[in-house]
Amino acid sequence: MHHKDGLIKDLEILYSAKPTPVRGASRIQKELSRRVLQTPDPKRIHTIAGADIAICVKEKKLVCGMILFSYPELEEIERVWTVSDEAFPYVPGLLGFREAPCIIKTFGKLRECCDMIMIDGHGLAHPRGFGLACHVGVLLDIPAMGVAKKCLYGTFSEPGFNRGERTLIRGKDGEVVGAALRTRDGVKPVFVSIGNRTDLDTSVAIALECSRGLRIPEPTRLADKYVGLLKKDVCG
DNA sequence: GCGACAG
DNA sequence: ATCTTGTCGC
Repeated sequence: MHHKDGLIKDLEILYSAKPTPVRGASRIQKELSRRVLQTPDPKRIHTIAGADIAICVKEKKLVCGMILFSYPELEEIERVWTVSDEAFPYVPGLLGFREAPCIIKTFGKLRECCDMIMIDGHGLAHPRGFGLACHVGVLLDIPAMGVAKKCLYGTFSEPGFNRGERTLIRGKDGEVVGAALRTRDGVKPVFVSIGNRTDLDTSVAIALECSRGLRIPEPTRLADKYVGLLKKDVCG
């Protein structure tokens, strides 16, 4: 229903239509990393969605919540959610295989598409250049960016004390893979990287614009709060 | 071989 | 991610 299932269909080949084995997943990531588009669309962004997931350990369920906001006002437009069976274990570096399917399913419930989706995790700042934000962005073929609370891959120097200051995160070959961004004076930085159809400067500007007083940008912060409530309702 | 390791 | 009370500070 959402204007592009082409890529997802192609990917069923890579996913083999069967549960993706942990080994083999890395190869798929390297393969798909080439599909990450690092150029933003010319038109301005008017809406942004934030997504997050909560886990029901005993029930083995993943609860995904997504909230769509106007941008830059950040007024809520709608919120949707879904519950999925846990189909892939948590393995550092393979988070996309665990969470992207749930986020994609939830995205399908939005009545309105979004100009950007902010993901709780990394995009290009990943060992194989294909973090969760890229996984979601590429499969849905929409603009996506990652905002993580901890660095997973690459090296960076501590950004300056003031809100807005940033430093680049560089990969093994010195390539820029993301940015460490101070969203509040003196508070730990967040790690921003490209998911798809955007560039680093744009992503950093959006992360900063969405960080109103708190360290975590509103889209993912509120989505996190949302799934926290959903979890209590859905599980024990 | 050793340490690191998003959510 | 999740398990959890109080507590330091603006």
